[in-house]
Amino acid sequence: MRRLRAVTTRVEQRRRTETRILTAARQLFGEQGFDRTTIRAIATRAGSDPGLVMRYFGSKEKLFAQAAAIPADGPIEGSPEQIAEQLVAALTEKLADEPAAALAALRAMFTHPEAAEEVRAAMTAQQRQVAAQLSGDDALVRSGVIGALTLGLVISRHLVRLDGLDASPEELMAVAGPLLEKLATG
Amino acid sequence: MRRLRAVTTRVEQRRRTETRILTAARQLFGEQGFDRTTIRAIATRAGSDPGLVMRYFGSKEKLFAQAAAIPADGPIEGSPEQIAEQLVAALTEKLADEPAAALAALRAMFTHPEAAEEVRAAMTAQQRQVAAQLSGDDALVRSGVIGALTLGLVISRHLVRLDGLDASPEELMAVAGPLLEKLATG
DNA sequence: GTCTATAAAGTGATAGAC
DNA sequence: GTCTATCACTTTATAGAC
Repeated sequence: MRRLRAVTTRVEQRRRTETRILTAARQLFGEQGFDRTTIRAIATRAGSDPGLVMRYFGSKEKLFAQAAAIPADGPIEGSPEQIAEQLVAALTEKLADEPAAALAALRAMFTHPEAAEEVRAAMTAQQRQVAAQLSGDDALVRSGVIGALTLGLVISRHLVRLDGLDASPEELMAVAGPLLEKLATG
Repeated sequence: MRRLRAVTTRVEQRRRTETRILTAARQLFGEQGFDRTTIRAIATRAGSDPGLVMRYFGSKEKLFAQAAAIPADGPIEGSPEQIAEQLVAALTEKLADEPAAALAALRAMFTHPEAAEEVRAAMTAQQRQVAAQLSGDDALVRSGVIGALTLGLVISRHLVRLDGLDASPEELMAVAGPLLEKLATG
């Protein structure tokens, strides 16, 4: 009985430490990118130590891969009007929240090849879905511009903190929404 | 006479070496960002050596500041229609060329605070000009979205090489141009 | 004037003490 | 199981040889 309790506690304890490390890693990778984030700094912020970080995650690369895994967007389909609606909903969410894992990948992608691949894969997947349902021979270009606009807005708001983009998601979407509709419906 | 010739040659030689170093630095900073670009690599690409690079430019920071200085855009003014026209012209140029200095600053801005300031200053300057000439109480937001769209397109094309953005500048602007007009004219 | 050799600092990773 | 001490390496920057 006592023994069983002690085991679960130990497992639970380890799980929590791993989570703390992962959270700290996401924050730091998101703030400073891959190269400037040190194992030492992650350990300190997680209230742990460098050796443990290495033991749990194997290497800085593997830790980054777990911390910066981008959650896949839901499927996008339907008429151009429905597509536009879904794009608006997805973008609104990205502007309102600060998806830590995605931000880490986004900041790192400009200097870290694997992060670039991660982001490109996520964007390409969505883009293909959109392009397939749009009509017109410029469907690919239009879906590309949709991706660029989305990327530009998310980066400008969360990473660059550009002037004028600190408005509420509603105010931003009141301006950006019609653009997405125009792009989707041609 | 001989002496004079020798002097100019030496000065000229130094100027050329400096230019070669600066060009190599721009390329490498643009390809890999600030941290992953080493003085050694710059010297090698420039056909020179690390000691000389340091001697000429003082430090890696100072070299970067010179290599990644963003040329200011021309003034933007007039009616909303004229603004839109100028924005389209400026963006067309940014998509057609690969402005090495600006790309270096753009790639580095996500990990290097001073590069971030450089880009932010350039973008804010243009944005203020645009916002001042637009009407409506959402002028600031609209000028912000103009900036985000511009940033997104340039980054997606030159840095991320996103699917669908490898089209000709004309094809891209056929899609993106109307968006800028919509944003400028309300 | 140009380049070689080295110093000083900081990194990821590892081995082994508790 | 957790953490301390250290290794091996790479970087910028400098000092001095040619």
